[in-house]
Amino acid sequence: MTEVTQRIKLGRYDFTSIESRWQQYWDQHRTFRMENPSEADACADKPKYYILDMFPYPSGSGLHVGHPLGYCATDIIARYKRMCGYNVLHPMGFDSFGLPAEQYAIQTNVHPAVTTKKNIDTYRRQMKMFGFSYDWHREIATSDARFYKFTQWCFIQMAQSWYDDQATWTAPDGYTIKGRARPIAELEAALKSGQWGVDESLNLVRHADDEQFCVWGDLSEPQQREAIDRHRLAFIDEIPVNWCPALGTVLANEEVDSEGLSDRGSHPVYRRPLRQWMLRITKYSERLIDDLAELDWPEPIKLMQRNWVGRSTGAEVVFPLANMWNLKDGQWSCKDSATTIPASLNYDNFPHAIRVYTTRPDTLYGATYMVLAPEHAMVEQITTRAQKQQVDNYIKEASHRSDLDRTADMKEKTGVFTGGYAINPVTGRPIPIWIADYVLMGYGTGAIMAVPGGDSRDFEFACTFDLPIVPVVTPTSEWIQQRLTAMTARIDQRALDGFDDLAKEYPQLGEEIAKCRQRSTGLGEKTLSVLRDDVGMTKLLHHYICHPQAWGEAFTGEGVAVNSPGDMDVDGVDNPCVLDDMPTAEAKSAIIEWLEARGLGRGAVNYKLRDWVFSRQKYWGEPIPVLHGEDGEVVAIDVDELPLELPEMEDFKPTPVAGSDEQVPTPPLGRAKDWAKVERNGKTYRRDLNTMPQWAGSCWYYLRFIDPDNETRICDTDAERYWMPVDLYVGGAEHAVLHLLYARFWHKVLYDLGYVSTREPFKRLFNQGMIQSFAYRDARGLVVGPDQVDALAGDQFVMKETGEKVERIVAKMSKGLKNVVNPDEIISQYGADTFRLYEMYMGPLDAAKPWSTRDVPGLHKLCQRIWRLVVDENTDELSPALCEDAPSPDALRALHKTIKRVQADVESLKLNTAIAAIFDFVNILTPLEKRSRAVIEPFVLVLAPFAPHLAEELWHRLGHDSTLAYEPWPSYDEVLTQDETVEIVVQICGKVKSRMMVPANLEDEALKDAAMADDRVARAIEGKTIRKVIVVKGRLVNIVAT
RNA sequence: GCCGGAGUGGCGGAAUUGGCAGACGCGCGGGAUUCAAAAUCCCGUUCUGGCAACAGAGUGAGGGUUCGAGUCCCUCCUCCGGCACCA
Repeated sequence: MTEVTQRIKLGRYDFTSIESRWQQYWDQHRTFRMENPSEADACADKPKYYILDMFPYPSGSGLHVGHPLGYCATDIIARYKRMCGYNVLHPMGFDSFGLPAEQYAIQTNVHPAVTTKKNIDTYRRQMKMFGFSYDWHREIATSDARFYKFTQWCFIQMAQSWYDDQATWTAPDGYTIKGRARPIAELEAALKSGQWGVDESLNLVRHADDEQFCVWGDLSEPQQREAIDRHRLAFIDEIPVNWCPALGTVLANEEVDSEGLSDRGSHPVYRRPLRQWMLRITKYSERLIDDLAELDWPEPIKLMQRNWVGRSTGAEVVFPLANMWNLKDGQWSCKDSATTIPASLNYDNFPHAIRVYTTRPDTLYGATYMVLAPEHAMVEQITTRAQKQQVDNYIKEASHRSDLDRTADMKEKTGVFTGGYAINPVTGRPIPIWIADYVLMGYGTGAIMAVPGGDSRDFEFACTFDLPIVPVVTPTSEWIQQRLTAMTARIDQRALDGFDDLAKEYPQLGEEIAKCRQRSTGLGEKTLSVLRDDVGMTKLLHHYICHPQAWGEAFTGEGVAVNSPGDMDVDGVDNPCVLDDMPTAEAKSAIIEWLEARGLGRGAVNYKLRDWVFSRQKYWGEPIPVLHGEDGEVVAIDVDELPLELPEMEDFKPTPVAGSDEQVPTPPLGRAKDWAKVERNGKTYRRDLNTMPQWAGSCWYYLRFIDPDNETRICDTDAERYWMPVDLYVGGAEHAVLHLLYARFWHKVLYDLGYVSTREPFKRLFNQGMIQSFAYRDARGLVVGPDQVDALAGDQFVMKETGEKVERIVAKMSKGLKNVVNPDEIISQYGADTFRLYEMYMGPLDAAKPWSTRDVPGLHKLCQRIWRLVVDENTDELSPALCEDAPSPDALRALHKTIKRVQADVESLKLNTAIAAIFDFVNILTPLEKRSRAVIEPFVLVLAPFAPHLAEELWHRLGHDSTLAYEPWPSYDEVLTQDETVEIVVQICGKVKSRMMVPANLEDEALKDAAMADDRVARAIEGKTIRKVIVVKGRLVNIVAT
């Protein structure tokens, strides 16, 4: 080996030793330990910044390169904020309860606690390898009893509270809120004292003079218990779930295939109601929507949450059953003498009737049939003997289909006539009642009034089953225009038929239609244009109203009411509600008023959001801390008894139930007989055998990070007040709705009960994109992994074995495709700093983008070039180019521009362009013969958040004794970021014709004159008239000349 | 199906939010250095035509608004995320 190569080795960028040295330094010096304000070392007067990652589920395969994307970003922000003088809370933990660990345990018979611990150790080791500045003293795991003690505590809070939607209260910050979770004891007291009571159906009645008021003391003990229990935020209800008897368990939707069979073992799965713990998230619908306004979240995510909660306004309407009721002169009389009819009928008490919710009460006259969900409680009562067999078959079939499946499959609507009829309350006419699976039990009342003339799903259904279609809203002419275009495009022969009667009045159209029939083509755009005048439009509108089927689609927008009741007969209805010629909004309020006056309905607000099914029949989760008495009593265990630990078990399998879909599952905890049986005050109780869903721990973990060792409270009050809310929360967009909505809900409950000080947990949210990976597709469309493919020059790819050409595509990383990239390999080859820089440089943080190992060396080169800016590779000493002289104006300008760009980009999380700015700086500095310390030192600080190991090492070599983690972020001088001259583009009619350098501050007039004086411009406008000159200062001059 | 998002060179992407399309990186081509290679440094690189000056085209497709559109509006196509028991 020659002398030269040895010397090169001496001072090269040795990332391995640099990175391990600085990671050790940070550990030993507790560099990133953050104390709470009450603790000795804390500086409580500094501003705080709480930056949080969505904590990972520690899976068996370890971190893949997708995980650290968000962690790198938050680490950069955390380090940047520390340098800006903030107290930074930047913790990490593990969401360690969950299904995969349990399934792995069932397969291998290794206890999930064992595999979970192993996986967490791997994750922690990998995360430390990246040099993240987490405060590891605050690490938590949701499966740790010290943690889930308080998950259970939260559950008990919800079981012991009720939602008072009448409570209007002022929060400590002066904000007025309607509705509040209150201790259940307050409700109990109000009922016991007689201040409040209940009605016959045990609904709360707040005024003693209400005719429905029942005296509390007159109720039986179970009735009293029921009246209180039904108000709890955590309650038990019967809810349809995917019950698989052969596996003895309830399956997740994703574990059931489209045929209604289980993924594991292909056993039949039934949709069947089961008693489940529920959380009353629906009570918070309004607040979950309203409070989004104050959050700095991506607008699309807010929109998704709003849509998920799905607030709509409309009306609830009663449709009396035709076989039970007569309607004459506006008077309803019941055919069944045994039925007691309330003195004043209203939506709630109308007997023998179907209740529906509609967002379009204005289309009530167009309701020509009704549809019930197959699970609707009234199906049995309504179905006639003749239809029973068909109806039963259909219900059975539907029970195999998931909600998604039922609404997703739009190819063909299915349904069955029940034989029953209801009376449309405005027309007085009987309309048939069907059942169909496109109506879901979970939304509204599980029944709809079908308006095929105004709803696309009802329209398709009516077309399929030949039910009457009555348009009740006149379409807009835009819609007619659009339909005409769409229909010609589709060459719809049925649409042609519908135009025959129009053709009588437009001979030209008639000829054209005949030609189209001959040629089997659609109507030509030109021909249709004869209809697009005012007369034609009127004819077309009329035509749609008479022949909606011909148009292939219903008009579902807002417009002017028609056929309501105008030209319709109204049977038996006294004083029909005339909506004709009213715009939709007006028609809505008119019909609601009419319905309310007659006790047939009322205005209503509805939400798509459903209450949260909270129990799981699984082992690896938080046990639900509740005891069941023999008499049906349900009591939460005492808070002092928490945590209620999971019993040690050897077999976590559920108990299969042979050949029956009737039995109730026995969750794995049912096998822990000793654990499940409990004595309290001489009574025997059984523990609840369910566990909580994985969401539970993630609903509040951000609070635990604040005070992870607190044994008496979820966290210390003062610390909570100091750190909350989370200033920046970063995680995958796949959590856009569920996790974030559930966590917001828990937070609001805790807020109402006074345990937290902010209305919302996460002030700013950022969703990082997914890292994908390359895969390849062969000629048959089969996707193969990179391990089977060779790359040729010029981005050609062939199969290793056959040489067959394949096309490169972007796919999700998956074990099956063998395109998962392991960060350990990348780090050992290039180092953590290179890895961090590469991931941040790949593209915008929120975009999905493919991992390309080929591009990694580019960032490694950047690290080496930065290294050489400071260190002489031959001597391992400081570079001789480094000097103490004042910097050159160019270098100084480059530095100040870089600080400004990086700072702005970091604050807006545009880390890819921040690194581009660093590249630019290095490109400018590299060729300089002298590099002033006054430029290099601030640059090293700018680099520090991105490549912390490299920056620390350079900082150290530049003569500093301690870490740069708390050095102040360098400031820039705005003047030094501006160029003195700028290039201006001169356009003629929007085309660039010339460029010129001018002083940056040149005024508009002078710019214009300069442009006119330009040779090429003068030539281009010669002989033309100048119509207009547009001057954009500092950018361009556009001359419009003809 | 419903809700949300995205389509820009050979590749990843940039574009001050209506003002020079392609910053920066990868790859590729050329040069310097070297006995040679690696590494490093410099130059070039959207496409088409042309030796060149230059001309024309160009941001998924089609249409529109505007002096000016990757950016705004309408229609369509493709891909990605979520759809409540994966997390």
